[in-house]
Amino acid sequence: MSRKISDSTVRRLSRYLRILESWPDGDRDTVSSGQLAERAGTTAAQVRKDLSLFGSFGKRGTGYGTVDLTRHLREILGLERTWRLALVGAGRIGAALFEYGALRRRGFHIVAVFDQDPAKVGRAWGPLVVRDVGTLAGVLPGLSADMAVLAVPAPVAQELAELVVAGGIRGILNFAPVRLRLPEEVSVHNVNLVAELESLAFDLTHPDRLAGENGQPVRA
Amino acid sequence: MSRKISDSTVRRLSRYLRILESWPDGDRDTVSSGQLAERAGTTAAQVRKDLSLFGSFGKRGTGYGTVDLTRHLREILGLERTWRLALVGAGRIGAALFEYGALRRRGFHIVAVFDQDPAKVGRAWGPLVVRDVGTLAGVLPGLSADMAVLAVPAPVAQELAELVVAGGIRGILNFAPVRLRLPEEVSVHNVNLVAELESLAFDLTHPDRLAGENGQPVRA
DNA sequence: AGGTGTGAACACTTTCACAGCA
DNA sequence: TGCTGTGAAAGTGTTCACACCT
Repeated sequence: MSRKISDSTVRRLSRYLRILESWPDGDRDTVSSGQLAERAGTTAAQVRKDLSLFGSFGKRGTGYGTVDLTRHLREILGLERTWRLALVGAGRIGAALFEYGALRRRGFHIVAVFDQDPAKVGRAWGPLVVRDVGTLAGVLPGLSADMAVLAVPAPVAQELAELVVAGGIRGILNFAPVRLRLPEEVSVHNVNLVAELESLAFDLTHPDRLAGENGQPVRA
Repeated sequence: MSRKISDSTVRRLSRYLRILESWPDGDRDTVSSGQLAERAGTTAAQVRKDLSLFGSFGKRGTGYGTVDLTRHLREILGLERTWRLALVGAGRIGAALFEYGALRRRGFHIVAVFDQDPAKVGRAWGPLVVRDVGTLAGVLPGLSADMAVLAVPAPVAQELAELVVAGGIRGILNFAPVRLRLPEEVSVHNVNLVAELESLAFDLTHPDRLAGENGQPVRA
């Protein structure tokens, strides 16, 4: 029972969890795969397959217990704990993330902010003080940070990513439009706004060539 | 010659273009699929397949002319024109996007900003003035906007998306963590930061279950 | 030789369909 | 009856391998 899990499955699990946590009509006792699928924009079979990769959580004829399934999903995704994030880059994107309450609410705590700009270093960000990126590798181990958010210009992204990894980080959310070359034990997820807009431009330019159905991206 | 094109292909085309436009070592006359692949983190065969879906741009024994290929890619992606964006939501994320110079540089022009908050409406954003979302459907047609960026709280995203579509928009970049239900001729791409962090949490929780490579084989 | 373009093989993902249990 | 769990089938995307051109 240790099959490889695809990225799209993980994304859907995250979506199922969000649906359960913000279920519109009151407190349901149980949900069926069909009901979840309808809200998630997928099929009942897909929901069952996804869940069955991690165990048998449902009752035949009834569905899944909502409380039970919610707990299982949180456990599967690794959300039964909090995650400590180091934010690298105190620019606009960094600021937007820092003030995005949903992160903290969902267990992702920003525990340090770093920047290259001497004008920003030393400034207070909420309860934190912006540190110099030069101190990254030295300071990181003491923070017990689990992940880093890289919100820096493309030309310095690779270099800073390496520092972050040297500091012990194994998970990176990268906003710079470059492919980071890192040891394979480091997990990197990319968010590339220009690429998203370019995909949109493609779609609008070739309305006939749209492959998938509407509602689901991909990826980042 | 009008096969459906997968999302991953489009994303790679965008990546090839970025690589060509910021080629590190001087001006190459030609590139081979292998050289592009190496930088894009894919295989030579994949590069050739992707490109061959749109024509035969290469010369056997030589490779692809860089200038030529760059132009073709821009044309394929629909970037030989500028795209007019309506920004809906003048919060932190909206602000970050508004000041993200790369967008304009790549031909995506924000031509209007809307918000729900009366305190924000009327304020100047660069050369623009923040408008009330109530005026969306009325004002949009006159803007000849092509796409909308939805950077609003989840509870109002669906409603505003519908207004935007009513205003004639056919492409939406959605930052709200909800699946928008819209007519299928509308193309929606989602950016969900919490979902990305949750995927990262999954990866770190199950280091054994990482399926595909997300970055690239070891190096650096 | 060097490198493209592409059918065929392969791998992965989603959907189908149904046995089995509450 | 209703709905799960899951092998098998169908569908998609990626890699291989080689004919072909320069």
